[in-house]
Amino acid sequence: MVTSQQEDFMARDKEETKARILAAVGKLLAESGFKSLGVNAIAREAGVDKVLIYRYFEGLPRLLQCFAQEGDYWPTVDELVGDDSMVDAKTLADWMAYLLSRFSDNLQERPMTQEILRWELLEGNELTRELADVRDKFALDSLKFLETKGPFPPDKDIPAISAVLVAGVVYLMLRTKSSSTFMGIDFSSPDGWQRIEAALNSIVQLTAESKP
Amino acid sequence: MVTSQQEDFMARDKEETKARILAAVGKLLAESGFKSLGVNAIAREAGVDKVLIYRYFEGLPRLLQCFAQEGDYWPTVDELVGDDSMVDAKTLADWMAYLLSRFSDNLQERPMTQEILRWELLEGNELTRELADVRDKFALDSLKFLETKGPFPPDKDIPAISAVLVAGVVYLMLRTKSSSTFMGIDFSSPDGWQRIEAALNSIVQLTAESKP
DNA sequence: ATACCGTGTCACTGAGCGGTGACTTAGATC
DNA sequence: GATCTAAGTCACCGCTCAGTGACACGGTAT
Repeated sequence: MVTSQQEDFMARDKEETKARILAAVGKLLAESGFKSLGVNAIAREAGVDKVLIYRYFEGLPRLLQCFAQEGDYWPTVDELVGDDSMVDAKTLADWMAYLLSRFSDNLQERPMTQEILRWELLEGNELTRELADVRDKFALDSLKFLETKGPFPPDKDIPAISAVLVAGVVYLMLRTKSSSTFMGIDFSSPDGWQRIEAALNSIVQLTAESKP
Repeated sequence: MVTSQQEDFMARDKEETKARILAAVGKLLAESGFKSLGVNAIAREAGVDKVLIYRYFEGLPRLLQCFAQEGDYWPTVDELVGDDSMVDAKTLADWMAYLLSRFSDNLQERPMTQEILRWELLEGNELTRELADVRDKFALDSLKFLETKGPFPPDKDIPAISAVLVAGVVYLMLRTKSSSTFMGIDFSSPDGWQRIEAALNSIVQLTAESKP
């Protein structure tokens, strides 16, 4: 039994219900994509009456906003790099290649993040705008991190180059779910991805190196 | 008055109706995206009863298939290059940069194609699979075209490099509709795109050149 | 016990969707 | 002119959706 504090949770647990609803959003997002992410589906998945979504979150938009503030849909730079000292990378180019590779692996294992990225491509809403900030913060962190590993050569626009390469990785990643080839490269076999990774490596090495 | 051939169009013009339906598909696709592309919406846009869609095309899937076979949603290499002899490009890298730039411009002016690319990212269906072939054919043509302009250096995987860069361009292009920044670069101003184009140029020049 | 209020349940509306059957109209053929 | 058929119209079904109002339950305070 709950002691009667002035303002707190009852036995029919409001906070737990809210948590279940938020969890249902994440699960549906990862499994079925954002297309089927409606009030009915969420309530069904959470085993909860949909009216509670309106009561506790006053509708889908605010619910998604809440979800955006809670979930971890994006890695931090530290998480991506892991143990700094274990990485055998000397130059700026080495670090760029390493980060790209880790980013690719990380994204592959985040179906929810993939789904959010797809979502962003189609519409701007509360959730996507919220997350755009987080993502750009991550991007700036990454660039700052890179700059500690080797100063950016002044004759190269490292941020723009990074943007193109990251964009490429993201797009290829998002494609592979529904389509297995792109420009004649087969992404259903690990071979295709190895070619991409090798291409990224050579691009970075040749492009980010300060001119000899 | 229509002469009475053995089998042909009546005054209440079946062929014209079919054409109007197909046109409506294109218009809706370009303007409102594929989300709102339903039987009702198409019929409404075409000013036609939806039952005719079922009669003439036996449903949405076949209608889309028909549409895929008619529309020009993708440029040919010739269209992209324009007049061969007017281009001031000498090396393979020059040509790659030129093609990428033209491709980017061309895609920018094809909202329908952009929409189809978004579509492909979300689901595989009759239309998208149909178009995947066309696109890969275009990609192979482009690579073949490039190879006539300069042999691929054996130590570089030109197709894979091209795939990454094209993927990057496509992704950035698709993003700009709903979100204006990516990795700290602002795509609402022409400045952002200029940085990207410059980055592509330097990447291509440094990467595709045969090693000196 | 009773009244109260937070929590959860149920039933419903109105709208839009894909899809279908029955009807009307226009034109060609006889 | 009567008839037949293709082209187009209309009304409807069953479903899912977002959103809402009315009600049932269960602790708490009085």
